[in-house]
Amino acid sequence: MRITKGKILQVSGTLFNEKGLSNVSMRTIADELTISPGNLTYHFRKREDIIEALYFELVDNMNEAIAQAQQTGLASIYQMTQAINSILYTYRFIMLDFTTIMRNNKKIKTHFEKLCELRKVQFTGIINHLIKTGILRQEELPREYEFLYYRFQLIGDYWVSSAEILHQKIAKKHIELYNEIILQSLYPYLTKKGRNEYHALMKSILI
Amino acid sequence: MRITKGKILQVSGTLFNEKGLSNVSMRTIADELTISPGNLTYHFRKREDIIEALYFELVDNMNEAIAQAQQTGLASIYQMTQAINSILYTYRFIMLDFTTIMRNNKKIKTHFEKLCELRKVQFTGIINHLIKTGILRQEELPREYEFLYYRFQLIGDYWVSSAEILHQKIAKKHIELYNEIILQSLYPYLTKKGRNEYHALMKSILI
DNA sequence: ATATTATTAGTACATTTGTACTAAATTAAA
DNA sequence: TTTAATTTAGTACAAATGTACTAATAATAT
Repeated sequence: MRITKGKILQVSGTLFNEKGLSNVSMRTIADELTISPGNLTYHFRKREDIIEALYFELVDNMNEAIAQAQQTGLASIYQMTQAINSILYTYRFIMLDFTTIMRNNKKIKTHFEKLCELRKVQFTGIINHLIKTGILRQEELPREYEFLYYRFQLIGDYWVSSAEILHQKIAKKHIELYNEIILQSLYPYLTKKGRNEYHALMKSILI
Repeated sequence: MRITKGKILQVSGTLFNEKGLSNVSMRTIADELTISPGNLTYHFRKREDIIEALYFELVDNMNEAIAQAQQTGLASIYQMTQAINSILYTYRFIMLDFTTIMRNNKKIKTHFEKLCELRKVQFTGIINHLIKTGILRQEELPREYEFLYYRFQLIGDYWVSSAEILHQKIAKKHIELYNEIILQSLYPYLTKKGRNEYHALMKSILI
């Protein structure tokens, strides 16, 4: 059976997730696929090319998820958080070596920087909308929601790593936990109306 | 001049911070110290021993800082945050490879796990005290302050990495920024009394 | 059927790494 | 001063890694 780029990426991703990025060499991947190293380098000349391809898979999945989640209010935030965290879990090896990858791969780093700018704008838009609709209170401190965003982003980028360390090994069940940890950080900024919506949302999720 | 363990650790730390953990080999360190590799391995038989020693330096510094900061209320939290973040910056190479180190070094991992338990108890104590003294509001959600702690911890463990990625390279000036980002996450849980104390604290810092 | 292209296996090379080992040199002890 | 211990330099080794190269095989096109 002929090997495909897709199959290589799929197996590589699984291996990276299981063993950790640095413990998977080109030979490891070739062995798992029962193909020769020569064959592997024919499809991906460099190991970094595999990592890049998987990173952009992640990004594609993310964009799709964000595009789909077009609800309003808190529900949309919840839905996005959930979708994003699931994807981050799927590509958890990237998140577990996030800092290393960003430091060593300029192509990925450059792309990620632009992504951050976009995300910040999107976040600001949502926040402003929530304020207008009386769900979120006004800012009381300088840069208050800007800093909230930084915390959101930081937790988004690193909850997988944190979970891996805190709970021996990260598992699927942790996604829900961190969904809630992230979502709760919004709660104390909500107005009375917002809190009611929050509680309603929580009830609807439990069902 | 005779080489000392202290000198080796100091130079290793600087190199690790500048070049990143994975880009500093035993030979790099020996070269920088203008000693032979043989001499270096005489003082530290394994590269991992150097990393461990530096980790425990960090821990010692941390414990000392926490022991000293015995104020009350929000001021104590601010003081501790500030001290801890400064130390984390000093040993930033550890934070930049935090996940990798925790995954690969069992000794450090085991120690860190115990440290986490202790920190959580300390945090819970402070929170309860702040509630009693009417500075922090009661919990409104299940596990609300537990989750706040997880966010605190996560940001504490990874703000260095995040700053490194977001701002090309982490610098001393970022410490203040993240002090505030962390401290602000407490703000919306404060009572009226607590918020007054918060504003007073902020004014006193600006001076 | 033949020619061309794509795919595969196998191997080889250069580099790097941690660290073990030996012998010399230096320092401390008697 | 002689002996013992400590420290140093230099080297060597084994393992792993990314990836380039060559020749074979298989697939496709003409």
